[in-house]
Amino acid sequence: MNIAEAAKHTGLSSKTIRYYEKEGVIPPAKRSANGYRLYDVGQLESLLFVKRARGLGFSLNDSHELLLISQDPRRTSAAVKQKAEEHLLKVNTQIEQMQKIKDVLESVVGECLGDDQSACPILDKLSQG
Amino acid sequence: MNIAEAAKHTGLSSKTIRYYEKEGVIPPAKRSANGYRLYDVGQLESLLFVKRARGLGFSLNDSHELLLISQDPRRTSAAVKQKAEEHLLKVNTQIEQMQKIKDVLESVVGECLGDDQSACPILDKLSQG
DNA sequence: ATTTGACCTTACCGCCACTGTAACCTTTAC
DNA sequence: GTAAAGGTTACAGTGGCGGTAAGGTCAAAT
Repeated sequence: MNIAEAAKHTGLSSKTIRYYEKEGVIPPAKRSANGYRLYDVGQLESLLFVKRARGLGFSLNDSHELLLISQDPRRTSAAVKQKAEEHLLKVNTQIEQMQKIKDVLESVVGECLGDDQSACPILDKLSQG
Repeated sequence: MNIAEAAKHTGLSSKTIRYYEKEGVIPPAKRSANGYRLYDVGQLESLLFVKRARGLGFSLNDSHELLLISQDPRRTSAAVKQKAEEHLLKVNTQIEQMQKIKDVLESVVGECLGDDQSACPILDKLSQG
């Protein structure tokens, strides 16, 4: 299967698949006589694994490590859980930050008349902290 | 006031201040005879304005536009409110996405025993969607 | 047989908002 | 005199790709 077909099956772009290979996230694909990359079902599964990890917000590096762990028969679920919990902490921190931003924005947007006058609580907030 | 002092007063780094000037977010600072940048209170206020806008998650470009609007005596609060509401929509979308990620992560982390066995619901999730 | 169009390849730039580093100049303190 | 602590510019790197260029290959239509 060529890269475009692998892209269709995974929902990744061809560029992304090449990028993952270049970055060492997935091993280099075999090549056909003309130099085209060839993919089999195993490669597709790795690509989908990485795609799902990325979809959960893991960095590409973490996704790579998780893939390696998943392929290690001597892995422990403790190692995986630790990575997931670390990531979850970051996610929670980000959500809290975004939530604070959201609250402030909703507050000042709610106070702003949004008319043709220059007075504006939003700008007041940005000007005076 | 030199750039390091402006940095102290604003909480920005000297590098960031230079970057904002280079990107046209703030007008070029005056220079002393030796070529050092000089800042006055007005520049500090602009820098703080941009810092606060960035702190609310506005892009640097949006922060710049908001600064220009804030300095325009013929501005309307409607223009500001529109930008803030657009940004708020993006923030809400991001929070929702992060919340979904958080829910999934908490679910699989909660199911994972985290022991020395290889069985792992987290990897199952990544392998099977 | 040729040409068109859709693939494939590599290689490089751009994005965003900085941070780090290098190489060099100026000021200040001892 | 000299060393530390500031300043200057310019360029590379970050993450995770997307866009584009310049070219090779292949299948089908003419």
